Amino acid sequence: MTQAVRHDSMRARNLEVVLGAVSRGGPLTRAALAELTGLTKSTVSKLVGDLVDAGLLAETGPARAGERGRPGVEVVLSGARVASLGLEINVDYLAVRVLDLTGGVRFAARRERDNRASRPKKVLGELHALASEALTETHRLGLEVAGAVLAVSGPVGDGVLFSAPNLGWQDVRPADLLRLPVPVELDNEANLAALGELWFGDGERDFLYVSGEVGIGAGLVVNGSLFSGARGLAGELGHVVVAPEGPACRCGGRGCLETFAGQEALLAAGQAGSVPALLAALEHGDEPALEACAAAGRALGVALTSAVNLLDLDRIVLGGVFTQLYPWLSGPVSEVLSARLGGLRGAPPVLSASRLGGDAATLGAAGRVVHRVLADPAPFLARVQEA
Amino acid sequence: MTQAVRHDSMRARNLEVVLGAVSRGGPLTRAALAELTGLTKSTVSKLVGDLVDAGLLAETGPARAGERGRPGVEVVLSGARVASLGLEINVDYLAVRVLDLTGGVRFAARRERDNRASRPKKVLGELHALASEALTETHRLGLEVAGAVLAVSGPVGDGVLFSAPNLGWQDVRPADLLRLPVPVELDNEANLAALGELWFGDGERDFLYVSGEVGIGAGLVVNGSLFSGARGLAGELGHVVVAPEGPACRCGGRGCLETFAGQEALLAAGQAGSVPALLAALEHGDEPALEACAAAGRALGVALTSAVNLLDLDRIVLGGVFTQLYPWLSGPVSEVLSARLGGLRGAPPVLSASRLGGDAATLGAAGRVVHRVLADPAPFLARVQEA
DNA sequence: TTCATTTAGTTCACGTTATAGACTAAATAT
DNA sequence: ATATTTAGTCTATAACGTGAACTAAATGAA
Repeated sequence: MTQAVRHDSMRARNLEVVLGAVSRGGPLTRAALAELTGLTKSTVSKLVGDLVDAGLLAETGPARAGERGRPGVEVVLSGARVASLGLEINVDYLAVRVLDLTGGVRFAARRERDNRASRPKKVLGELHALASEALTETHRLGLEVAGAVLAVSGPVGDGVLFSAPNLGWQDVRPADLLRLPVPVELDNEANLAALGELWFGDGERDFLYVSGEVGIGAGLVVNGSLFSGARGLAGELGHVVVAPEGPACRCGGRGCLETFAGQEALLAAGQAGSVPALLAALEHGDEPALEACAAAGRALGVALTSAVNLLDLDRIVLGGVFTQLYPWLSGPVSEVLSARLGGLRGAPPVLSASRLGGDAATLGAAGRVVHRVLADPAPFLARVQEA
Repeated sequence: MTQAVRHDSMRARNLEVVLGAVSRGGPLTRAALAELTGLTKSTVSKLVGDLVDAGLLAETGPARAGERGRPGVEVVLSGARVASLGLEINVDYLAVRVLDLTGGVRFAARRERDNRASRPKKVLGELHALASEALTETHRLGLEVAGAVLAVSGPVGDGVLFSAPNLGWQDVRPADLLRLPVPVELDNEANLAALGELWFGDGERDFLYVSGEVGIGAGLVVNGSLFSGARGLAGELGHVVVAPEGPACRCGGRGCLETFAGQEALLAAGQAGSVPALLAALEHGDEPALEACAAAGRALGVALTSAVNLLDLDRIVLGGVFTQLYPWLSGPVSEVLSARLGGLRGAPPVLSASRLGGDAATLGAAGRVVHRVLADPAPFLARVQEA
């Protein structure tokens, strides 16, 4: 239900509006903010004052416009108070990243490690060490950690990782094993990487991010926000049917995209033992590797055709392993999309490789906390009340 | 951007909250509303008073609870002031429906007509006549028409019907040809029927409504609101790929669902000249008709498997022609869904036939206007200011 | 140099809205 | 009859944004 508005929530909302405008619109003077938000100069002055006092906004020097009249003082987001922690468990590395409110990276670390070989407790112990380092450093910088988000590859719900095809895990509660002094939220890697591309990529507000790993996931961003379905399990692109009579899939079905373009299928068809080996073979021009990628690309094109028709996509970003394979995948994928979508729809969707590569997930994870603070800064003004 | 809140918009929002609570929660006393919304009794009293004055709420008799204490006076939505107009152009009929704010039907009419044979101008002229009747009747009842929505089968954007496979139309602006004294909005039949099921069906808040006509569309409802994609073209279930090397489709692709379960394919395979003929053959137990339905059902099952994986569906409603074919379709569809989704996901989605049948679209269309009034009742209080 | 002009930002009396609690109203229980 | 309980109204008050007056700080013209 829509919530009732009271005086305090009116204020909270207007703080959010001002902070959001600064966050999107770069440095802005109070006068510009008043114009932008429709609030009066006096109201904006009060709100900005509180946000500056709280350490969420900072005044930069006077804006030298060279024009007539008193120059305004511009304010920007301040990275001096709040920080957020992004965590990721991937097949072959662990990663942490600390962002401040401006989106600036304050700490980042990555530990290469074959996590396939380890049980959850072991891996999360390792991640705990890495995260503790990050928290120590954040504390040293005088920053307050507003929260943490952990990215894992696989379907997630209510703090539980139901299954992780990459790792062979099932029904794990990572936050419980991680035991960090800040609350840790869990989300799907594809969803978080999609948010990473949204907030730190090239500014597009509508796209499908495809994460190619052992499984194939996807995160859909529509009008600047994530679509996750009724129970948060949307985006299982890997089990979209590509050929109804195709190979059996671990999901119980047949001919799912994963059986053609999942990492296992790809390596088997390409006669390579690992992704680096496959890449080397591709660079070298080996026929089986090239044909494996072409076939995977065509299958991906078919699955994406279905996705475009269902979801109305005009932009698709390939991430995960697909980012590295992009030069060999993009041709077949585009051909299939153009052939199948050219008719009724206008142009086929624009295809591109992820610009953030392996950083997308931790950026999205930490970014989610930053955006939560931006969306509700009121709790951080509490100390003003006390003074 | 999120809008700034001022005193008037705070009031507008709280009016919406109260009205929404009554609309969902049946008859409610002021005291119950205060509890429900978190507002104080005095605030609720003022808001309810204004809404009653505006003719949007009405007091029913005192609530006889038989319990201690003064019985509260219950208020309900009032159907005495605002009405909305829902319009539909289908292949073989035109329909109009007038709803009041309570969702009660105040007028309904349907004109059987083979619209395939006619040009847009002719059909919309006919619809104009029908709509005028509806408006006259509405006026006679002393109701104010808050708006009209027209349902058409096919992709729609910005007031333009891009193509209508049912009718053979292309790039039509129905509102311009319709020339009604109220603004007419245009939307996709599948989307509006989905909203009809949401508001007038069995109260589920998450489902996919599948509309089987000449083309096959779908409307996705997530958490009580419609998902329409970046440009409003989501839900083209008919062009989800079922067999990559299947028959050529009018969209330029191959093996789309439409080539297996669209009306043309269905009638051809079933050796029937029309849907009634096909139904008769099915009732009679004719082999080609039964097999045609089974094959269409299996194809639909495959397409829905992809949809479930992408959209995280737990409930699917079959509408349009599929409602009538449901007894013969549901078996094959369910079997395919169970076989393909049993593994990773828990239970397969629940399948059902539309309960509203052909009324879903006009109900959704008119309901959309009703819900717009409920979501922003402030404009209807204007006369209170003037008094 | 001086002063009008222009734009930025602050201050303060005021209006709108929700709040809290006293008060009235209308029922049941004793 | 009277206490008790719950519903709804009334009134003084507080929170917040508004608008106009005011101060501040720049440019430009005389």
